[in-house]
Amino acid sequence: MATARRGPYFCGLDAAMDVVAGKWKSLIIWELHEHGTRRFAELRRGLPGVSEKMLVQHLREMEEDGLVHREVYPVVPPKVEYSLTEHGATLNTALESLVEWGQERIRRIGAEKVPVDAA
Amino acid sequence: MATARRGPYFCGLDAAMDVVAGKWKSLIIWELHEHGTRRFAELRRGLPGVSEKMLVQHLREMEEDGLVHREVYPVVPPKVEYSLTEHGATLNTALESLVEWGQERIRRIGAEKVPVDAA
DNA sequence: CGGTATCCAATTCGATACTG
DNA sequence: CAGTATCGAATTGGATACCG
Repeated sequence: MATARRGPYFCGLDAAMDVVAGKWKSLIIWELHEHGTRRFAELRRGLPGVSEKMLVQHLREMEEDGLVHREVYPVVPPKVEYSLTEHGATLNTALESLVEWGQERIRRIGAEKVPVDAA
Repeated sequence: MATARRGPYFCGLDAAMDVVAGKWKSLIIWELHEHGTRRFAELRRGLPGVSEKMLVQHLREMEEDGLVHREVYPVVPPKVEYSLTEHGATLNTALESLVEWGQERIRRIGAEKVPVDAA
């Protein structure tokens, strides 16, 4: 499972892109930032179309990259909560201007927005 | 050649990521911003390891996305110059905080930097 | 509920050879 | 110089079934 390279990098942008590359990672950051904390099934519902495999895989990589914290509650039925670490939160901040740029671009090219379920 | 989706998107970040996804795109933006204008062979030298195929493909997509301008000079031998459009320049601006985040992350995880040829 | 495991499809990337 | 064309390898993503 060699998704993230983790270096060597050409420049800062290269390193940052490495960590957010992956079909759903940017959306996961968005979800966790919006909601603070999210259970596995909640994330799944918030990301319409994601498969369990991809969601787990991305979450594991982001955990390994120090962006996401995974809290396991030893109860039955199982309960696991995901949240952004401090480092993940700084990434979210660094992404803000890019989010705005993307919103402007959506207007510019007239792309539709996929409706996201409110949880 | 279906690299860019161009919508529909979940959010601004999704749309922005769509446009910079691709192994070399972020580096191309970086190069063009640093140097203002770049010929094909110069870009190739500035991106050690890129194949001609990928470089052309990424440049064409970025042109189609309105990020890159391609100026062809009808001379022999052929001369083509690439540069950022205004829209591309706004993207570069939006990426600045992400670049800084990435630089900090490189320090944090102690990844080496690939040496880039000075042209 | 929160995952694994497995298999398969789609996409992306790279190497090489060739062209106006 | 600035590309095309082609092929195959590698990576990524998706569907389904099953488990503690």
